[in-house]
Amino acid sequence: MSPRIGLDLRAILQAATELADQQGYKEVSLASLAQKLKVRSPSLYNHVNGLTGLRRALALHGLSQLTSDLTSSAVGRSGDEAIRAMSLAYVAYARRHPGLYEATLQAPAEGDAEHKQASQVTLGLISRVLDAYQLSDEMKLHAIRSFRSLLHGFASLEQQGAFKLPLDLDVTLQVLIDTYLAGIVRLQSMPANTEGTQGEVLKHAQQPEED
Amino acid sequence: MSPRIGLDLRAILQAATELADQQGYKEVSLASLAQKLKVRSPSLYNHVNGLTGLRRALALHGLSQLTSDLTSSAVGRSGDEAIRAMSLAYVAYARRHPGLYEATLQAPAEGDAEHKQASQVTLGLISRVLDAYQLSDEMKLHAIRSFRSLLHGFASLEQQGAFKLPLDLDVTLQVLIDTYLAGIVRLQSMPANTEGTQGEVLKHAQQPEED
DNA sequence: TTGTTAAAACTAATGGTATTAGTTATATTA
DNA sequence: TAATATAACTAATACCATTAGTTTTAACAA
Repeated sequence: MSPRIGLDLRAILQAATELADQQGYKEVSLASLAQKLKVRSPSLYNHVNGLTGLRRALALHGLSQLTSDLTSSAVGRSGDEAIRAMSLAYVAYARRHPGLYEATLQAPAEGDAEHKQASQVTLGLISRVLDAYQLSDEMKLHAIRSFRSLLHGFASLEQQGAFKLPLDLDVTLQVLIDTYLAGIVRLQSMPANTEGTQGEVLKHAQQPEED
Repeated sequence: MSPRIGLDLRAILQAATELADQQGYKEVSLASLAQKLKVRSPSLYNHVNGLTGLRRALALHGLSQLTSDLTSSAVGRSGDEAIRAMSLAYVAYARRHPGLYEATLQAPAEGDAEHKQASQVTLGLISRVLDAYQLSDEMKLHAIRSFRSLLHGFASLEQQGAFKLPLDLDVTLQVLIDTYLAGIVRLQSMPANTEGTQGEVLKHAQQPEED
């Protein structure tokens, strides 16, 4: 019940990943991918739902790898040490897989539960690491958002070549993380916002989404 | 010596800006722009150097507006107050002009001095505001990079709709900035890195680029 | 007023892209 | 060995950017 077995999703994903990481995410088209695979572009539709589906597949693949790297970096560590390790792992991944990292930034389509789920595995990971700091629920969420902003901002600007002077970027990252860690301690003394509108929000969230 | 005066760069830029901010940056094409202007797309080539030139024009326009907003927010303030005001202005601009903000992220083409110059006006602004903190040259550069990472990361994730829970984003931004400000103070006690390789770099930079 | 001219806007054509419909070919299974 | 499901194909359509070459028109000179 199966004709030629030249292609499968695995081979497609590998070729697309190479294309993205070597030529840039924007260079990934069905045409360029088909050429690389020595196949006509309509053939790809048997394995992937068009360009949109290919990009989604790349995003899922990248998220899976990134989550795996982050998890590995955090196991056996806690507190500051875990935060540091995860930060380095995050930036290292973006450097090693620039195209795939860019793919992971694509927001999930409305109603794409699997993609949303994949995005949120990372959030859960960060959340658990932050448990060590005993923050109020609200402050913890701010801390998570801040951590993501930091990492994404740094990785993204670095990838765009926005930092041009030959001053060690790893040192900048260290400074950034140290600053963040020093700031988290400050948050511990801050109570939840009790002014009403936002306070109860976290408990009553409709879906199990994290943020 | 001039034929029809229906179009000029100003009108094109305004239409493209509306398109970018309302429909999204990715929706800006010569075709969609021409349609909006009730003109055939080849006509645009009389005013703009193709799609690439249009995107460059949008980037310059956005950078100019953003710089203007940041400058206004910083005048009459210094230190923490200036940093806070600039942060709010930055995020407010990204919210008000999502498409144009995305356009400003496009890295300048190699050899495009005007575009590079426009990018670096912002850096100079941040640099002057940070003068108040008396950091070593090296630490100041790390502080600038960190500040940009924070702001860009937050604005970018917010724009992508990455923060879904209904917890006030402005509060998150406050936390983020407060954390940063607390961290800068720590940097004041840190000397320049004297281990050799990076120390002298800033003085010997070939070009007057900032970073 | 009228003719010249420079440049804006046009039409036509080319080549690249994604996508759909319908056909061919082949590996598996009965 | 024959039937079948499906991968990969060809052909066609539509949209995009871009270039070449033509038409039109506003401004200036006579």
